[in-house]
Amino acid sequence: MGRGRVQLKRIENKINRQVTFSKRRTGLLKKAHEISVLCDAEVALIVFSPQGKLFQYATDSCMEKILEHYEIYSYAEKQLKTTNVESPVSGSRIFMTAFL
Amino acid sequence: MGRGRVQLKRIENKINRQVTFSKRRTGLLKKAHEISVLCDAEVALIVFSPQGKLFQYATDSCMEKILEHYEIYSYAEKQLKTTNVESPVSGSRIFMTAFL
DNA sequence: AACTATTTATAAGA
DNA sequence: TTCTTATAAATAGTT
Repeated sequence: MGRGRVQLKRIENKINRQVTFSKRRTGLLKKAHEISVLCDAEVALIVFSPQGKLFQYATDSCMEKILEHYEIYSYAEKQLKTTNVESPVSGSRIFMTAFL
Repeated sequence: MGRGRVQLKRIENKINRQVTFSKRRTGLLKKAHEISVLCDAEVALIVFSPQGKLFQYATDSCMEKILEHYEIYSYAEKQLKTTNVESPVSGSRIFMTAFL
């Protein structure tokens, strides 16, 4: 986007890196908001700048709720995999699938 | 982008909403990856489709680490605000600022 | 799933 | 840092 193609590698010049970060951060947060509204999706976006400053977006400004949802989903997914590999007993799989 | 401007509101037609979600999700994950690499930023992106399916991106594939970073940062920020309002004692502010 | 007309994002420059 | 502009990239509507 813009005058010249983007090489997907770290921008070495610090000033350019900061300027690009500032511009793209704005764009990324906007896109996150758009997909959330247009598609009725639940989105959580966390960005730390190289200087350690936090920028964030969360659907309905409810970051913690989405992170909880994520943890529950991930945990359930992990359990499901474990169950499938280590103890393929019929009952447990049905339970975990329902949980997801 | 495309043939017609975007109205920032929920797409009512279910098929269109799903197609748009699929297209924009790809774009959003790509952008998240790009800013992470180009600008050396730490990014965590979590997206749940309206059907409840999870899509995610995390810098260095380390989602949990970034979420921990987020929790620590948020907690510290909250404590800092609380400290300023409720107990403006010199020592604590210096500590919390250093923590951030 | 591909195509393509347009819009949008943004790299470089002022 | 903010504005401008040329161009790349994303994507809405279509096939």
